[in-house]
Amino acid sequence: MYNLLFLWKNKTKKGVMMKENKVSKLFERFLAQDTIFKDKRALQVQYTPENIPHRDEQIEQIAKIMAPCLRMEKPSNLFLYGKTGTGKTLAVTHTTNNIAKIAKKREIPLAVLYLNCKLKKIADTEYRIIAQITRELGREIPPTGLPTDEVYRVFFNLLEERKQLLILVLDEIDQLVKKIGDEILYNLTRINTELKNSQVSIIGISNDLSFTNNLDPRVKSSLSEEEIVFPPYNALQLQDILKERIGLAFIEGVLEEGVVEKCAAYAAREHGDARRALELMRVAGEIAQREEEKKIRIFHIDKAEEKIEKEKMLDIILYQPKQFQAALYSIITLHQNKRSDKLISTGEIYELYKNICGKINLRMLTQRRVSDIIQELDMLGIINAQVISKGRYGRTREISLSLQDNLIPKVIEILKKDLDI
DNA sequence: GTCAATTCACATGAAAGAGACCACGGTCTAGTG
DNA sequence: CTAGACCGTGGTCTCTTTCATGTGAATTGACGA
Repeated sequence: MYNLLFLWKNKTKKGVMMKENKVSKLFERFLAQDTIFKDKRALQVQYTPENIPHRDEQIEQIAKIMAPCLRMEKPSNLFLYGKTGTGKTLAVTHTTNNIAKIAKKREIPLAVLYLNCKLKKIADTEYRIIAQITRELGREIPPTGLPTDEVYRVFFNLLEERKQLLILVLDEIDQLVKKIGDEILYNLTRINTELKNSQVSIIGISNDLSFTNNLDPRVKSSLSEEEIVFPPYNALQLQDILKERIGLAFIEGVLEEGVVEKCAAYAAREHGDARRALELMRVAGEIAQREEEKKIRIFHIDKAEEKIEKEKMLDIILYQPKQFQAALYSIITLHQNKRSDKLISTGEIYELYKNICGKINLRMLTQRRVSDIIQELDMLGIINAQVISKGRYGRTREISLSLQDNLIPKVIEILKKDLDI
């Protein structure tokens, strides 16, 4: 896409005829080129494969726990732990899909709802979650305007009149609780005692293993009646997964020797994240294709790794609010000015930030807020901030930039453009 | 030299406000028969 | 008489501000050896 745009910009200057010829040639060449992909979807995140290697045990456990719902008995609430890309979501959707299929065949009134709590604007507050669930059950709820208990009531009545079993899958539930507390979980677990005709069973999925520790004990005990831990994949298991998907995604024989191994090794280094392995493979394939190579070579994996890192970072920065960008800009400026490895303090950043706000006509925030913004930038992995005490000379965050050096000019460019400097 | 008190420069928490968005019900207005 | 415009009230949500409290070690200064 980027290349195309670039081409277009150049050609418009020289004349329309030229442009048409060049571009259409490019497209024709694109079509004539042998593609190395058979079905790219197999490498995408949403893809649900038939076969899930190395997760039989977990799937079986989930299935056993869920099975009672086919007899209209409420299954235990279930809790799944595991790092990102360990197949939690996949295992759950796989089993719930099967259950739903059987339930449909036998005409058992069972509904499975999957909700990712991290999705902004959809399921990241109590109101939105209940509203979303109710919507999925087929009753329209306005996005705002109603009191939360009103939505609860609608949800409650709907369930009661439907007389059905509801399995509620809450993905990334730790994020939710971190943000709005565990009240909603308490309400959801308690709702069973009030429902006469229906039952709700909750499957919580969390990336954070220590997550239940900060839960209200009542919620904790009722929510995690059953727990399953998903261990990270090791490199060999990742290879199996990759091979399986590669067979679907690529035409046979386009992979150079050792590519799979390298890809798996890279992903295994990052706590065995299968999602990452697949992404790496896909991007490597795209790069190879763009370079009009007939094979994916090992160095394509390296390139893909670099590209993913870079684009992720730039994307994050690009979509930050102006205030964040202003704060980041002052951090980068300070970083550049210092040159030596001196660390930057909150006070310095705030001073420069005020300055910049004045220049570009941006509303100035209080130090309290900027302090939070710095912390959030840290969470995003753009900077590295550590609280330290310098004794008599107070207490601050010591901040350093954790962007790769070759990214910095690009970031500055983006920030300047966005902030109009 | 030792030890507790002090002090700095913020960090961190809690609560509340501003402003955007929205639903709902009541009132007003203009068009219709 | 009725449909639609318009308004006020009350709700959520996000981003901020305000006020209050917390923190950890360098420094200070009193004290005793």
